Amino acid sequence: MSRYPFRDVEHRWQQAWKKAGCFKANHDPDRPKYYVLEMFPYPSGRIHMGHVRNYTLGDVVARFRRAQGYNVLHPMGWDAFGMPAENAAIENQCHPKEWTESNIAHMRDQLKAMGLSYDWDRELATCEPDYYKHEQKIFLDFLAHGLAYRKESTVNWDPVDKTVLANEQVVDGKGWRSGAPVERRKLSQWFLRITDFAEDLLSSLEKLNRWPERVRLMQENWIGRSQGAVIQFALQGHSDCLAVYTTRPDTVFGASFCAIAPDHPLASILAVNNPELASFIQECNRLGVSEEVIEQAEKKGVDTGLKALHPFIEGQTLPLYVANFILMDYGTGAIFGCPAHDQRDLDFARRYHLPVQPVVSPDGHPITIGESAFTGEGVAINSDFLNGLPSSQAKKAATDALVAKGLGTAETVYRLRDWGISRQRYWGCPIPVIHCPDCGIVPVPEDDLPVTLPEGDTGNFLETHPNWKHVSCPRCQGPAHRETDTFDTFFESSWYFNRFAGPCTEAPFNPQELAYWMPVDQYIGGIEHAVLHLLYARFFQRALRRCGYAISEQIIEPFSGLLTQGMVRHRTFRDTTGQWLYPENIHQQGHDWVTKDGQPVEAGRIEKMSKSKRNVVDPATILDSHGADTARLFMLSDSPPERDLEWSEAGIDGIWRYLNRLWRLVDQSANGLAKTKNKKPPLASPSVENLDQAALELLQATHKTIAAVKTDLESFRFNKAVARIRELTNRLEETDLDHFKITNGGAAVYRFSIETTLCLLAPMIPHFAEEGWKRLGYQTLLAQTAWPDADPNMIMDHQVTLAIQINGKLKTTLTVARDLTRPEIEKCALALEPIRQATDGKTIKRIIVVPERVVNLVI
RNA sequence: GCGGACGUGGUGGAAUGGGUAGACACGAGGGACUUAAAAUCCCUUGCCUGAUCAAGGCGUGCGGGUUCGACUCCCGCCGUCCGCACCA
Repeated sequence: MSRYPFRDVEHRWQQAWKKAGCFKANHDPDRPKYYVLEMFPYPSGRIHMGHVRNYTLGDVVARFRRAQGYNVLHPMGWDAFGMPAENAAIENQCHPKEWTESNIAHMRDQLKAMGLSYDWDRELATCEPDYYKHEQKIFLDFLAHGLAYRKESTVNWDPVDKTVLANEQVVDGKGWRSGAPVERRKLSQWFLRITDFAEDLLSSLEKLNRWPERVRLMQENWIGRSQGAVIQFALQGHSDCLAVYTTRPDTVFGASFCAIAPDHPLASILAVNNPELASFIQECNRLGVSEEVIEQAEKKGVDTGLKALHPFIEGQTLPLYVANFILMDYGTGAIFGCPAHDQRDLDFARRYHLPVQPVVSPDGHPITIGESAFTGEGVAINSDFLNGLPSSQAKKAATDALVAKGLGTAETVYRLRDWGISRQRYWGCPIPVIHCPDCGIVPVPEDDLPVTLPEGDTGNFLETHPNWKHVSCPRCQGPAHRETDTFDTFFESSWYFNRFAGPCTEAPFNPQELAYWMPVDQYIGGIEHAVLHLLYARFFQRALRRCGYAISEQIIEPFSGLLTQGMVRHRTFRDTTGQWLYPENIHQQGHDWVTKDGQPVEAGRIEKMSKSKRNVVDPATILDSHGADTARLFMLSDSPPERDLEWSEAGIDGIWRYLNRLWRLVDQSANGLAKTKNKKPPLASPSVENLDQAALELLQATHKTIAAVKTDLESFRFNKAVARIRELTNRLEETDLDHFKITNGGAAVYRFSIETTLCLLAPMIPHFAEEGWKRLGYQTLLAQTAWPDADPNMIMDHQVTLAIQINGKLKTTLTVARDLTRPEIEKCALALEPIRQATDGKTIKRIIVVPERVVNLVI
């Protein structure tokens, strides 16, 4: 029995596509463009299943759109800076560059073996000076436009990776890569002013209607806009006012204290003469920011002795505390406490015996506050001129009154903070500035770019390199030193998609190419970048535009469509001693799992593939044993792309069996049809004249499949597309080719159907489809063949099957002509035997006829 | 705590402008071929009653509701997952 010889086939077609230049993207203003991009990989050394899934999804889109006639750009590159290279370099006594480049070479071969339709001429690696010199220029432009700045601040310090992390990179108080609890440190760091664009980044989200709702929501929450007021509280015996931010100015009459953050400037001033306060502040700084610490920490504070004056109540003073639950970097780092309507304030007030005065009531009647605050909206009470106003109006009235008295302003505040981009690493893009003892911070002159990384043995930090940092100041020529921090690697990935549009030596990107290719029509990658990469990239477009780069309004959003794929998971296994086992030597025996040598295995949960639990399968194994197309089709078959997918050996076997069945079908068809003449060009639908019923039905089924697969692929429902094609395959297998050959037009219909099957599968299993295409006798490449059109007349059924229900319960079905009139349908339905029995002796109260769907008899 | 998503056979999943639930697969069971295995092919497969007939009943997390008709819409629970989290 012949088997699909993937080893021979796959390599041969990869060469043929390359020779024919099938996937080369050329600027052509006369054709509609389609830019499909998958998030480029970090070159860790080998591709993993997540890559296989990601790039298969992208490749199906690219090949499908190409067949539909779009001018497709589908590039690939390498996000090549990062820490693993530094560690590997130390381990292997080599330069990170060597390690990275050899990884790229290996992974490039692996991707090519998958038959992915990339335009490899556009490949780039972010660690090449040719790439990073442009981002050094971009940084200098940001600096010149005030979008990059340096400031001393408390930062998130990852003690394992020994570097600073952005807020986005701290997950549950731990570093996103190392998982180590983050510490707080004061350091002088470079920041990008992403907060300048907070409003635009937020409001533009609603235009991204081809993004998953959930990603937009995550970004919305991350930006975290809130509207409120800043109130200036006068301080007794002090010339300065205390600025306090609140979203509830309507509760100002319930204020019973004020509190500031331990790192508020006023706190350190007051601490000078207050030892108790000084030690409290010290204690606060010692505490980490991890989740546990925050949850367990009690609301504590120290009374500074200072009194704030209530803005509206003459003579009322509020004690000023320094409190551990006030955050310096949100709002103004100071609050007024309204215990009746804020749980934290209430906890604090109970502890320090402060008054609790309700000023909002759900219904306007007096309320009392016990252990929980009333945080909802309602009607203002005990609030002088606000009394009786609903909360929303009270907010406005209070704010207006504050403005009138010169004691406050309406303010919008964002949770988003500026992006800290300094990293204390070696294998990254050097930040192009020079520190001069006399001139201060001096940008590296553009002519001196790129600032390249040193060669040779380096250790892990530019800081400790023997001589790299010593330079003369570009301004005064005196001795100076280079900035030894490098960019956060998210810097590189914030603009690479622009460069793919048209490589360009003089500038980061080519304006004409950018205008043609951008935005990315479909971006595909993991959900883990929902607020990291995807937010930074949106910010970059805006910042680049402000610096005068050719980013038009049309491409200010870099990714117009986004698909976030789910993870690849696998069952976990342990032996009897609890050791994790690799799945490669384990198989199922009935309901049990055993190793190859018969040892019992405990099967655990199905989890995300991870090295620590050993539930990983190396794609290389599958490519070798079953071929690229088997792996590709498996990735598409069962689960919708945005959901998690379980990798299973049984599933792979199932796909492999299907491919071989299809292989035999194509083979038999090719042989069987060899003697019949095909007068039509490929994929031209045969004439319906004089066809027998079987041929007509096959033709109709084929057209229906064409239509359904188009819809499914356009909406990324690949699993459904596969199911539809398998239905057609099943039908073809049941079809008697010998009979079709001798009937009028039968051979042409059969040929059309089998050709169509291959064509529809080509985006998913391109090598297989191409080989089948050749066996059917074509000299042309399927990769260059246009997508077939479904004939609308062929999709319309002349007969329809109606559900016949009694009181909404299905009793039987009825097949009638589509255009049968209602009275005739009713007559037919009532004449049906099961219906006559069920309605015998009963009154039919009502008959509901829904054309082409259902007849419901109410009795 | 706040925000969001989701709950369908043994499993992955189909079907939502309300209209034949379980497409397509995986797994399982039975059979054919074979000395045997692999491969391949055929049959069965939501649950229950019934005899593997005829036929009937029950079924989309649970409880209500709207409707001729609800996996789909509304209300209230329960559960799972994800994001954010002392954000004033």
